[in-house]
Amino acid sequence: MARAMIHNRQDSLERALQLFWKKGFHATSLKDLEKALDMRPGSIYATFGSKDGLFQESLERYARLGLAEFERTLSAYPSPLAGLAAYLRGLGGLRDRELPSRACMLVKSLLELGQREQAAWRKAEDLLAGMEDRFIDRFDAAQKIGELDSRLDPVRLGRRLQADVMGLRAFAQRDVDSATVHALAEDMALSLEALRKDGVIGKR
Amino acid sequence: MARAMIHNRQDSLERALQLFWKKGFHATSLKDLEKALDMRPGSIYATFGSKDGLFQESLERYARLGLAEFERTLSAYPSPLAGLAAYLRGLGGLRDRELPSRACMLVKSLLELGQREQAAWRKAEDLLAGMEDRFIDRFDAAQKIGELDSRLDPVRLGRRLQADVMGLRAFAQRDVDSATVHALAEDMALSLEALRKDGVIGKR
DNA sequence: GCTGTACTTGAGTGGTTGTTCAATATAAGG
DNA sequence: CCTTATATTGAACAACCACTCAAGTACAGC
Repeated sequence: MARAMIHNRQDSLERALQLFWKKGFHATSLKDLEKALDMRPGSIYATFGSKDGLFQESLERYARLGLAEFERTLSAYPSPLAGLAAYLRGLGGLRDRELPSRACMLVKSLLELGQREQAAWRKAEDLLAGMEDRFIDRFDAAQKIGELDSRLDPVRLGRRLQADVMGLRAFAQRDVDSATVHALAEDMALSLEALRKDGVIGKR
Repeated sequence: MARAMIHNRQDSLERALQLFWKKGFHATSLKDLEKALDMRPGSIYATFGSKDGLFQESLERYARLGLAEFERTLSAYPSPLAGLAAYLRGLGGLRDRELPSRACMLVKSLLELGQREQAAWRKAEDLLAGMEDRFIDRFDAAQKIGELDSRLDPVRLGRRLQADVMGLRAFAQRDVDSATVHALAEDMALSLEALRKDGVIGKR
Protein backbone atom coordinates (compact mmCIF):
# COMPACT_ATOMS: atom_id res chain seq x y z
CA MET A 1 0.00 0.00 0.00
CA ALA A 2 1.19 3.49 0.81
CA ARG A 3 2.14 5.99 3.45
CA ALA A 4 0.20 5.90 6.71
CA MET A 5 -1.81 8.91 7.87
CA ILE A 6 -0.32 10.62 10.91
CA HIS A 7 -3.48 12.53 11.77
CA ASN A 8 -6.66 11.02 13.10
CA ARG A 9 -9.53 12.49 11.09
CA GLN A 10 -11.98 12.66 14.00
CA ASP A 11 -9.40 14.27 16.23
CA SER A 12 -8.60 16.93 13.64
CA LEU A 13 -12.30 17.56 13.16
CA GLU A 14 -12.76 17.98 16.90
CA ARG A 15 -9.99 20.57 17.04
CA ALA A 16 -11.50 22.45 14.10
CA LEU A 17 -14.91 22.31 15.77
CA GLN A 18 -13.53 23.89 18.94
CA LEU A 19 -11.97 26.72 16.94
CA PHE A 20 -15.03 27.39 14.78
CA TRP A 21 -17.32 27.22 17.80
CA LYS A 22 -15.20 29.75 19.65
CA LYS A 23 -14.39 32.24 16.92
CA GLY A 24 -17.06 31.69 14.28
CA PHE A 25 -16.58 31.01 10.59
CA HIS A 26 -15.22 34.32 9.37
CA ALA A 27 -12.88 35.06 12.27
CA THR A 28 -11.25 31.63 11.97
CA SER A 29 -8.47 31.80 9.43
CA LEU A 30 -6.73 28.94 7.73
CA LYS A 31 -3.59 29.90 9.60
CA ASP A 32 -5.50 29.39 12.87
CA LEU A 33 -6.62 25.98 11.65
CA GLU A 34 -3.12 25.01 10.51
CA LYS A 35 -1.84 25.69 14.02
CA ALA A 36 -4.74 24.00 15.83
CA LEU A 37 -4.69 20.87 13.64
CA ASP A 38 -0.89 20.89 13.26
CA MET A 39 -1.42 20.37 9.55
CA ARG A 40 -0.19 22.25 6.48
CA PRO A 41 -2.71 23.70 3.99
CA GLY A 42 -2.22 20.88 1.50
CA SER A 43 -3.13 18.22 4.07
CA ILE A 44 -6.17 20.14 5.26
CA TYR A 45 -7.46 20.53 1.71
CA ALA A 46 -6.73 16.91 0.84
CA THR A 47 -8.68 15.77 3.90
CA PHE A 48 -11.59 18.21 4.08
CA GLY A 49 -11.81 19.85 0.66
CA SER A 50 -12.18 23.44 1.74
CA LYS A 51 -12.61 25.71 4.73
CA ASP A 52 -16.34 25.69 4.08
CA GLY A 53 -16.42 21.90 3.91
CA LEU A 54 -14.47 21.59 7.15
CA PHE A 55 -16.87 24.02 8.78
CA GLN A 56 -19.90 22.06 7.65
CA GLU A 57 -18.44 18.82 8.95
CA SER A 58 -17.77 20.61 12.23
CA LEU A 59 -21.43 21.68 12.38
CA GLU A 60 -22.54 18.10 11.86
CA ARG A 61 -20.23 16.79 14.55
CA TYR A 62 -21.36 19.51 16.94
CA ALA A 63 -25.02 18.65 16.38
CA ARG A 64 -24.40 14.92 16.69
CA LEU A 65 -22.57 15.26 20.00
CA GLY A 66 -25.11 17.77 21.29
CA LEU A 67 -28.00 15.52 20.42
CA ALA A 68 -26.27 12.58 22.09
CA GLU A 69 -25.92 14.54 25.32
CA PHE A 70 -29.56 15.54 25.07
CA GLU A 71 -30.63 11.91 24.72
CA ARG A 72 -28.39 10.91 27.62
CA THR A 73 -30.10 13.43 29.86
CA LEU A 74 -33.57 12.35 28.76
CA SER A 75 -32.88 8.70 29.42
CA ALA A 76 -31.74 9.46 32.96
CA TYR A 77 -35.17 10.77 33.94
CA PRO A 78 -38.43 8.89 34.39
CA SER A 79 -40.68 11.00 32.16
CA PRO A 80 -40.41 13.26 29.09
CA LEU A 81 -41.19 16.49 30.92
CA ALA A 82 -38.82 15.64 33.76
CA GLY A 83 -36.10 14.94 31.20
CA LEU A 84 -36.66 18.21 29.36
CA ALA A 85 -36.63 20.18 32.62
CA ALA A 86 -33.40 18.46 33.63
CA TYR A 87 -31.91 19.38 30.27
CA LEU A 88 -32.71 23.04 30.88
CA ARG A 89 -31.25 22.89 34.39
CA GLY A 90 -28.12 21.31 32.95
CA LEU A 91 -27.71 24.29 30.64
CA GLY A 92 -27.75 26.45 33.75
CA GLY A 93 -24.21 25.22 34.34
CA LEU A 94 -22.94 26.63 31.05
CA ARG A 95 -20.60 29.05 32.77
CA ASP A 96 -19.15 26.38 35.08
CA ARG A 97 -17.64 24.22 32.37
CA GLU A 98 -14.87 25.50 30.11
CA LEU A 99 -16.34 25.65 26.63
CA PRO A 100 -15.30 27.34 23.37
CA SER A 101 -18.47 29.41 23.70
CA ARG A 102 -21.57 29.41 25.89
CA ALA A 103 -23.78 30.03 22.87
CA CYS A 104 -24.99 27.25 20.59
CA MET A 105 -22.72 26.87 17.57
CA LEU A 106 -25.73 26.30 15.32
CA VAL A 107 -27.30 29.58 16.43
CA LYS A 108 -24.00 31.42 16.10
CA SER A 109 -23.76 30.13 12.53
CA LEU A 110 -27.39 30.93 11.79
CA LEU A 111 -26.80 34.54 12.83
CA GLU A 112 -23.34 34.96 11.33
CA LEU A 113 -23.70 33.36 7.94
CA GLY A 114 -25.45 34.91 4.97
CA GLN A 115 -26.19 34.31 1.34
CA ARG A 116 -22.54 33.84 0.45
CA GLU A 117 -22.22 30.85 2.75
CA GLN A 118 -25.63 29.46 1.83
CA ALA A 119 -24.71 25.77 2.06
CA ALA A 120 -23.37 26.06 5.61
CA TRP A 121 -26.33 28.21 6.62
CA ARG A 122 -28.73 25.55 5.32
CA LYS A 123 -26.85 22.89 7.22
CA ALA A 124 -27.21 24.84 10.47
CA GLU A 125 -30.90 25.39 9.76
CA ASP A 126 -31.49 21.71 9.00
CA LEU A 127 -29.71 20.61 12.16
CA LEU A 128 -31.77 23.05 14.22
CA ALA A 129 -34.92 21.72 12.57
CA GLY A 130 -33.86 18.23 13.63
CA MET A 131 -33.45 19.40 17.20
CA GLU A 132 -36.87 21.03 17.08
CA ASP A 133 -38.36 17.74 15.89
CA ARG A 134 -36.77 15.96 18.82
CA PHE A 135 -38.25 18.49 21.27
CA ILE A 136 -41.69 18.13 19.72
CA ASP A 137 -41.38 14.36 19.87
CA ARG A 138 -40.81 14.51 23.62
CA PHE A 139 -43.87 16.68 24.19
CA ASP A 140 -45.83 14.23 22.03
CA ALA A 141 -44.64 11.39 24.24
CA ALA A 142 -45.57 13.35 27.36
CA GLN A 143 -49.07 13.75 25.97
CA LYS A 144 -49.39 10.06 25.11
CA ILE A 145 -48.64 8.99 28.68
CA GLY A 146 -50.95 11.64 30.09
CA GLU A 147 -48.20 13.78 31.55
CA LEU A 148 -49.27 16.72 29.41
CA ASP A 149 -52.74 18.15 28.87
CA SER A 150 -54.13 16.89 25.56
CA ARG A 151 -55.35 20.38 24.63
CA LEU A 152 -51.78 21.73 24.43
CA ASP A 153 -49.95 21.76 21.11
CA PRO A 154 -46.66 19.78 21.16
CA VAL A 155 -45.43 21.64 18.08
CA ARG A 156 -45.79 25.05 19.70
CA LEU A 157 -44.30 23.74 22.94
CA GLY A 158 -41.34 22.29 21.07
CA ARG A 159 -40.64 25.56 19.30
CA ARG A 160 -41.04 27.47 22.53
CA LEU A 161 -38.52 25.18 24.18
CA GLN A 162 -36.07 25.70 21.34
CA ALA A 163 -36.46 29.46 21.64
CA ASP A 164 -35.90 29.13 25.40
CA VAL A 165 -32.69 27.20 24.85
CA MET A 166 -31.52 29.70 22.23
CA GLY A 167 -32.30 32.59 24.57
CA LEU A 168 -30.71 30.97 27.60
CA ARG A 169 -27.49 30.21 25.76
CA ALA A 170 -27.31 33.62 24.08
CA PHE A 171 -27.89 35.24 27.47
CA ALA A 172 -25.15 33.08 28.98
CA GLN A 173 -22.75 34.60 26.45
CA ARG A 174 -23.22 37.95 28.17
CA ASP A 175 -20.95 39.14 30.97
CA VAL A 176 -23.02 37.59 33.75
CA ASP A 177 -22.04 35.27 36.56
CA SER A 178 -22.83 31.60 36.87
CA ALA A 179 -25.54 32.05 39.50
CA THR A 180 -27.52 34.31 37.18
CA VAL A 181 -27.49 31.68 34.44
CA HIS A 182 -28.48 28.98 36.92
CA ALA A 183 -31.40 31.11 38.11
CA LEU A 184 -32.56 31.76 34.56
CA ALA A 185 -32.40 28.07 33.68
CA GLU A 186 -34.26 27.22 36.86
CA ASP A 187 -37.05 29.66 35.99
CA MET A 188 -37.37 28.13 32.55
CA ALA A 189 -37.38 24.61 33.98
CA LEU A 190 -40.10 25.57 36.45
CA SER A 191 -42.26 27.00 33.64
CA LEU A 192 -41.86 23.75 31.77
CA GLU A 193 -42.72 21.64 34.79
CA ALA A 194 -45.82 23.78 35.38
CA LEU A 195 -47.23 22.16 32.25
CA ARG A 196 -47.39 18.82 34.02
CA LYS A 197 -50.85 17.52 34.79
CA ASP A 198 -51.09 17.27 38.56
CA GLY A 199 -51.24 13.84 40.10
CA VAL A 200 -50.76 11.84 36.92
CA ILE A 201 -47.05 11.14 37.03
CA GLY A 202 -45.87 12.55 40.29
CA LYS A 203 -47.70 14.21 43.12
CA ARG A 204 -47.35 17.88 43.99
CA MET B 1 -15.29 78.88 5.87
CA ALA B 2 -14.65 75.91 3.60
CA ARG B 3 -16.16 73.26 1.41
CA ALA B 4 -19.58 71.96 2.49
CA MET B 5 -20.11 68.32 3.41
CA ILE B 6 -22.11 66.45 0.80
CA HIS B 7 -23.01 63.57 3.09
CA ASN B 8 -25.32 63.73 6.07
CA ARG B 9 -23.59 61.99 8.94
CA GLN B 10 -26.74 60.43 10.41
CA ASP B 11 -27.81 59.18 7.01
CA SER B 12 -24.42 57.58 6.37
CA LEU B 13 -24.53 56.00 9.82
CA GLU B 14 -27.98 54.59 9.11
CA ARG B 15 -26.75 52.97 5.89
CA ALA B 16 -23.75 51.49 7.70
CA LEU B 17 -26.04 50.20 10.43
CA GLN B 18 -28.23 48.41 7.90
CA LEU B 19 -25.20 46.71 6.34
CA PHE B 20 -23.60 45.71 9.64
CA TRP B 21 -26.92 44.45 10.99
CA LYS B 22 -27.45 42.31 7.91
CA LYS B 23 -23.98 40.91 7.34
CA GLY B 24 -22.24 41.22 10.69
CA PHE B 25 -18.91 42.88 11.41
CA HIS B 26 -16.49 40.50 9.73
CA ALA B 27 -18.48 39.85 6.56
CA THR B 28 -18.92 43.57 5.92
CA SER B 29 -15.92 44.85 3.99
CA LEU B 30 -14.87 48.44 3.50
CA LYS B 31 -15.71 48.04 -0.17
CA ASP B 32 -19.28 47.16 0.83
CA LEU B 33 -19.43 50.26 3.00
CA GLU B 34 -17.96 52.46 0.25
CA LYS B 35 -20.77 51.38 -2.05
CA ALA B 36 -23.55 51.66 0.54
CA LEU B 37 -22.45 55.08 1.81
CA ASP B 38 -21.33 56.28 -1.64
CA MET B 39 -18.13 57.47 0.01
CA ARG B 40 -14.49 56.84 -0.73
CA PRO B 41 -12.23 55.31 1.97
CA GLY B 42 -10.66 58.64 2.83
CA SER B 43 -14.03 60.23 3.61
CA ILE B 44 -15.16 57.27 5.67
CA TYR B 45 -12.01 57.36 7.77
CA ALA B 46 -12.15 61.15 8.13
CA THR B 47 -15.73 60.89 9.37
CA PHE B 48 -15.76 57.75 11.50
CA GLY B 49 -12.12 56.99 12.29
CA SER B 50 -12.09 53.29 11.56
CA LYS B 51 -14.27 50.36 10.60
CA ASP B 52 -14.42 49.41 14.25
CA GLY B 53 -15.45 52.94 15.23
CA LEU B 54 -18.15 53.04 12.59
CA PHE B 55 -19.42 49.68 13.82
CA GLN B 56 -19.57 50.86 17.42
CA GLU B 57 -21.48 53.98 16.42
CA SER B 58 -23.85 51.74 14.49
CA LEU B 59 -24.41 49.63 17.59
CA GLU B 60 -25.24 52.74 19.62
CA ARG B 61 -27.66 54.01 17.02
CA TYR B 62 -29.30 50.59 16.77
CA ALA B 63 -29.79 50.41 20.53
CA ARG B 64 -31.07 53.98 20.74
CA LEU B 65 -33.68 53.43 18.02
CA GLY B 66 -34.63 50.05 19.44
CA LEU B 67 -35.08 51.45 22.90
CA ALA B 68 -37.20 54.32 21.52
CA GLU B 69 -39.53 51.86 19.82
CA PHE B 70 -39.73 49.90 23.05
CA GLU B 71 -40.72 53.02 25.00
CA ARG B 72 -43.26 53.94 22.33
CA THR B 73 -44.93 50.55 22.71
CA LEU B 74 -44.93 50.78 26.51
CA SER B 75 -46.53 54.21 26.54
CA ALA B 76 -49.35 53.02 24.30
CA TYR B 77 -50.57 50.54 26.92
CA PRO B 78 -52.20 51.21 30.26
CA SER B 79 -49.96 49.09 32.48
CA PRO B 80 -46.35 47.80 32.57
CA LEU B 81 -47.26 44.14 32.03
CA ALA B 82 -49.67 44.99 29.22
CA GLY B 83 -46.94 47.04 27.56
CA LEU B 84 -44.35 44.27 27.84
CA ALA B 85 -46.80 41.71 26.46
CA ALA B 86 -47.60 44.03 23.55
CA TYR B 87 -43.88 44.43 22.89
CA LEU B 88 -43.51 40.65 22.63
CA ARG B 89 -46.53 40.41 20.32
CA GLY B 90 -45.03 43.14 18.17
CA LEU B 91 -41.88 41.05 17.75
CA GLY B 92 -44.14 38.32 16.41
CA GLY B 93 -44.34 40.39 13.23
CA LEU B 94 -40.60 40.23 12.65
CA ARG B 95 -40.98 38.29 9.41
CA ASP B 96 -43.63 40.66 8.04
CA ARG B 97 -41.45 43.75 7.90
CA GLU B 98 -38.41 43.92 5.64
CA LEU B 99 -35.42 44.14 7.95
CA PRO B 100 -31.67 43.65 7.50
CA SER B 101 -32.00 40.71 9.89
CA ARG B 102 -34.66 39.29 12.16
CA ALA B 103 -32.13 38.74 14.92
CA CYS B 104 -31.08 41.47 17.32
CA MET B 105 -27.91 43.22 16.16
CA LEU B 106 -26.61 43.37 19.73
CA VAL B 107 -26.97 39.60 20.10
CA LYS B 108 -25.43 38.98 16.69
CA SER B 109 -22.45 41.07 17.77
CA LEU B 110 -22.26 39.42 21.17
CA LEU B 111 -22.01 36.03 19.49
CA GLU B 112 -19.79 37.02 16.58
CA LEU B 113 -17.17 39.19 18.24
CA GLY B 114 -14.30 37.91 20.34
CA GLN B 115 -11.25 39.10 22.19
CA ARG B 116 -9.84 40.86 19.14
CA GLU B 117 -12.83 43.20 18.91
CA GLN B 118 -13.08 43.65 22.66
CA ALA B 119 -14.24 47.29 22.59
CA ALA B 120 -17.17 46.59 20.28
CA TRP B 121 -18.06 43.47 22.26
CA ARG B 122 -18.14 45.50 25.48
CA LYS B 123 -20.35 48.08 23.80
CA ALA B 124 -22.85 45.41 22.79
CA GLU B 125 -22.75 43.97 26.29
CA ASP B 126 -23.29 47.37 27.92
CA LEU B 127 -26.20 48.18 25.63
CA LEU B 128 -27.80 44.81 26.41
CA ALA B 129 -27.30 45.47 30.10
CA GLY B 130 -29.13 48.78 29.63
CA MET B 131 -32.02 46.99 27.99
CA GLU B 132 -32.12 44.46 30.82
CA ASP B 133 -32.31 47.34 33.32
CA ARG B 134 -35.24 48.79 31.43
CA PHE B 135 -37.06 45.43 31.55
CA ILE B 136 -36.41 45.10 35.27
CA ASP B 137 -37.63 48.63 35.81
CA ARG B 138 -40.97 47.81 34.19
CA PHE B 139 -41.46 44.74 36.39
CA ASP B 140 -40.61 46.92 39.37
CA ALA B 141 -43.27 49.39 38.31
CA ALA B 142 -45.78 46.58 37.84
CA GLN B 143 -45.08 45.48 41.39
CA LYS B 144 -45.46 48.99 42.79
CA ILE B 145 -48.95 49.39 41.33
CA GLY B 146 -49.92 45.92 42.47
CA GLU B 147 -50.09 44.40 39.01
CA LEU B 148 -47.42 41.87 39.93
CA ASP B 149 -47.21 39.64 43.00
CA SER B 150 -44.77 41.16 45.49
CA ARG B 151 -43.12 37.79 46.08
CA LEU B 152 -41.80 37.65 42.52
CA ASP B 153 -38.31 38.95 41.72
CA PRO B 154 -38.28 41.74 39.10
CA VAL B 155 -34.60 41.10 38.38
CA ARG B 156 -35.18 37.47 37.48
CA LEU B 157 -38.27 38.37 35.49
CA GLY B 158 -36.36 41.04 33.58
CA ARG B 159 -33.58 38.63 32.68
CA ARG B 160 -36.09 35.99 31.69
CA LEU B 161 -37.81 38.49 29.41
CA GLN B 162 -34.51 39.41 27.80
CA ALA B 163 -33.73 35.75 27.21
CA ASP B 164 -37.22 35.34 25.72
CA VAL B 165 -36.64 38.22 23.32
CA MET B 166 -33.21 36.87 22.39
CA GLY B 167 -34.67 33.42 21.78
CA LEU B 168 -37.65 34.68 19.83
CA ARG B 169 -35.51 36.79 17.54
CA ALA B 170 -32.88 34.08 17.04
CA PHE B 171 -35.66 31.62 16.25
CA ALA B 172 -37.17 34.10 13.77
CA GLN B 173 -33.86 33.99 11.90
CA ARG B 174 -34.55 30.35 11.09
CA ASP B 175 -36.33 29.29 7.90
CA VAL B 176 -39.82 29.44 9.40
CA ASP B 177 -42.91 31.24 8.24
CA SER B 178 -44.49 34.32 9.75
CA ALA B 179 -47.36 32.47 11.44
CA THR B 180 -44.91 30.34 13.41
CA VAL B 181 -43.15 33.40 14.76
CA HIS B 182 -46.48 35.02 15.62
CA ALA B 183 -47.53 31.91 17.51
CA LEU B 184 -44.26 31.78 19.42
CA ALA B 185 -44.54 35.46 20.38
CA GLU B 186 -48.14 34.93 21.44
CA ASP B 187 -47.15 32.05 23.70
CA MET B 188 -44.46 34.16 25.32
CA ALA B 189 -46.87 37.07 25.75
CA LEU B 190 -49.43 34.78 27.38
CA SER B 191 -46.83 33.48 29.82
CA LEU B 192 -45.99 37.03 30.75
CA GLU B 193 -49.63 38.02 31.19
CA ALA B 194 -50.15 34.99 33.39
CA LEU B 195 -48.00 36.77 35.98
CA ARG B 196 -50.71 39.42 36.42
CA LYS B 197 -52.48 39.41 39.74
CA ASP B 198 -56.12 38.67 38.98
CA GLY B 199 -58.59 41.47 39.50
CA VAL B 200 -56.12 44.17 40.42
CA ILE B 201 -55.70 45.97 37.14
CA GLY B 202 -58.02 44.26 34.72
CA LYS B 203 -60.55 41.53 35.24
CA ARG B 204 -60.25 38.05 33.80
C1' DG C 1 -11.38 86.51 -9.08
C1' DC C 2 -8.44 85.34 -5.70
C1' DT C 3 -7.25 82.98 -1.40
C1' DG C 4 -7.67 80.06 2.49
C1' DT C 5 -9.84 76.20 4.30
C1' DA C 6 -12.01 72.04 4.78
C1' DC C 7 -13.97 68.03 2.38
C1' DT C 8 -13.28 64.48 -0.97
C1' DT C 9 -10.79 61.53 -3.89
C1' DG C 10 -8.53 57.13 -5.37
C1' DA C 11 -4.28 55.09 -6.25
C1' DG C 12 -1.28 52.84 -3.34
C1' DT C 13 0.37 50.64 1.30
C1' DG C 14 1.76 46.24 3.53
C1' DG C 15 -0.42 42.47 5.16
C1' DT C 16 -3.68 38.59 5.09
C1' DT C 17 -7.01 35.73 2.85
C1' DG C 18 -8.35 30.88 0.94
C1' DT C 19 -6.42 27.82 -2.27
C1' DT C 20 -3.23 25.15 -5.46
C1' DC C 21 0.36 22.00 -6.84
C1' DA C 22 4.90 20.29 -7.87
C1' DA C 23 8.15 18.34 -4.88
C1' DT C 24 9.15 15.36 -1.12
C1' DA C 25 8.55 11.80 2.40
C1' DT C 26 7.01 7.40 3.95
C1' DA C 27 5.03 3.29 3.96
C1' DA C 28 4.02 -1.75 1.88
C1' DG C 29 4.59 -5.23 -2.04
C1' DG C 30 7.42 -7.60 -5.12
C1' DC D 1 16.26 -2.53 -2.87
C1' DC D 2 13.41 -0.81 -6.10
C1' DT D 3 8.75 0.31 -7.45
C1' DT D 4 4.25 1.97 -6.51
C1' DA D 5 0.84 4.42 -4.03
C1' DT D 6 -0.51 7.68 -0.98
C1' DA D 7 0.29 11.42 2.72
C1' DT D 8 2.44 15.51 3.56
C1' DT D 9 4.81 19.67 2.73
C1' DG D 10 5.36 24.68 1.98
C1' DA D 11 6.35 28.05 -1.43
C1' DA D 12 3.70 30.59 -4.55
C1' DC D 13 -0.75 32.80 -6.15
C1' DA D 14 -4.26 36.02 -7.13
C1' DA D 15 -7.59 38.32 -4.66
C1' DC D 16 -8.89 40.88 -1.01
C1' DC D 17 -8.30 43.22 3.53
C1' DA D 18 -8.33 47.68 6.45
C1' DC D 19 -6.12 51.80 6.00
C1' DT D 20 -3.18 56.15 4.45
C1' DC D 21 -2.08 60.37 2.28
C1' DA D 22 -0.77 63.56 -1.26
C1' DA D 23 -3.37 65.70 -4.64
C1' DG D 24 -7.61 67.65 -6.20
C1' DT D 25 -11.96 70.11 -5.54
C1' DA D 26 -15.57 73.18 -4.04
C1' DC D 27 -17.06 76.71 -1.26
C1' DA D 28 -17.06 81.33 1.96
C1' DG D 29 -15.10 85.59 2.74
C1' DC D 30 -12.54 89.16 0.88
